[in-house]
Amino acid sequence: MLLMSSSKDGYHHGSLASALEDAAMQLLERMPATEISLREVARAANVSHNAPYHHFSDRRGLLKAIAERSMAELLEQVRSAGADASTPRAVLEAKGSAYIRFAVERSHAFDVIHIPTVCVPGAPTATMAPLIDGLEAVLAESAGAAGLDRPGDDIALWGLLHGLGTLSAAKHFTLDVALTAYIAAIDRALAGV
Amino acid sequence: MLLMSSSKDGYHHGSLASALEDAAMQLLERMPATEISLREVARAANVSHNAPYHHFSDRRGLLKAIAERSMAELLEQVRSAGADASTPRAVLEAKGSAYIRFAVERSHAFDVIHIPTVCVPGAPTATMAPLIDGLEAVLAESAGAAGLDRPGDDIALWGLLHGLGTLSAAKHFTLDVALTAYIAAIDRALAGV
DNA sequence: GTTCCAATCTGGACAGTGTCAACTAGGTGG
DNA sequence: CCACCTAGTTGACACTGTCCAGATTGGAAC
Repeated sequence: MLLMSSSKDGYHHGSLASALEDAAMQLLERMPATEISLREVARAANVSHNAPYHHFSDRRGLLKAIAERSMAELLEQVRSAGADASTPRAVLEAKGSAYIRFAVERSHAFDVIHIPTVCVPGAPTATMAPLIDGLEAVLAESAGAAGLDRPGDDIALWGLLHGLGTLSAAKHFTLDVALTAYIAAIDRALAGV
Repeated sequence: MLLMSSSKDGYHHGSLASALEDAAMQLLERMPATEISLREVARAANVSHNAPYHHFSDRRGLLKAIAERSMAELLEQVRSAGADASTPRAVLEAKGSAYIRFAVERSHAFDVIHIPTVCVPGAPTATMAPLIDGLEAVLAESAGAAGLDRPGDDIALWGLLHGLGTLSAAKHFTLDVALTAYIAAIDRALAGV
């Protein structure tokens, strides 16, 4: 067979795994991950309610996969942000803003990354681990370049971004307020450098 | 009747609502709120699977109630923390540490407060609203007293605590690391004051 | 004290879910 | 050609949230 994944509606789908992930990611735009039903995803992909079990161990398996996808997207957003910035501080502001923005605008995708029953605490997937490391590294590197290089600075930065993003996504304040508070905090932290 | 809520196993329970909340809070110690089943709570309270509907509109109703309880406990922890501290800065450190500690040690209780489908975004319960306001106020007041009184400082503090607590609860780093990073961040923020 | 009511609790029913088991279609290697 | 494996199927089971109709009660009105 020349094209194994192009069959339109044959008995063998060819790439059901990614098709299911696609469908789940689309559902994730409209509802939180905890409410996504495996059968609903299967329906959206036009397969029987049991087909997913040949590609994912169980419901959590699928959620894990879309958590990895979401994390990859977040990392990509943060990585690419600030590419046109001229100073290390502008880069830091841009990357942090991208993090917060992602948390608010893609809140369900952001949340699924941190569901403890999905991404098992302290034992990340082989795919997830480097993504987390990458995110930590990119934040720490930007912070360090801007002068926030004391021990704990990287952790505090991550915490600040994560908290502002989460609280803003929960509508405790608007995205603008969060972004402004972030910039102000950077301002304060760098005042003494 | 002299004691209306002391009936051991009568047909009428007397205070089923709070008994159900008690049971739910207990389950919350061992599993996240999203996995708590209404029937399981009813079973734990020794009533039929339908009894809860006479006290809560639906599953979300019960979750809302335990979210309010959790928030009240968090507020109490933060309020009472630092009572023996001598300087405004020590108070700020104590209250912030209490917030982070609650997020880690009572992670499910902490999480249920912020489930968007439970505590409807922007439209908090009549019971929840003053609790949120109280928490914001107590944090802002402590921050202000310690010298963090510029616009955005209170928001940033809340975000920092929330993020460090959440990430630490998700085992991205330990509680000690989070607390240390928090103290260091306060240190940095107050250096220029 | 009897009667009646509204609140409370019970059981049964229904659709929907996750998951297991058994079955079938279709391509692959011998 | 046949045996086999993978990816899909239907069927079943226990569980869930929620609606409905009935049973039980405590207390209020008379």
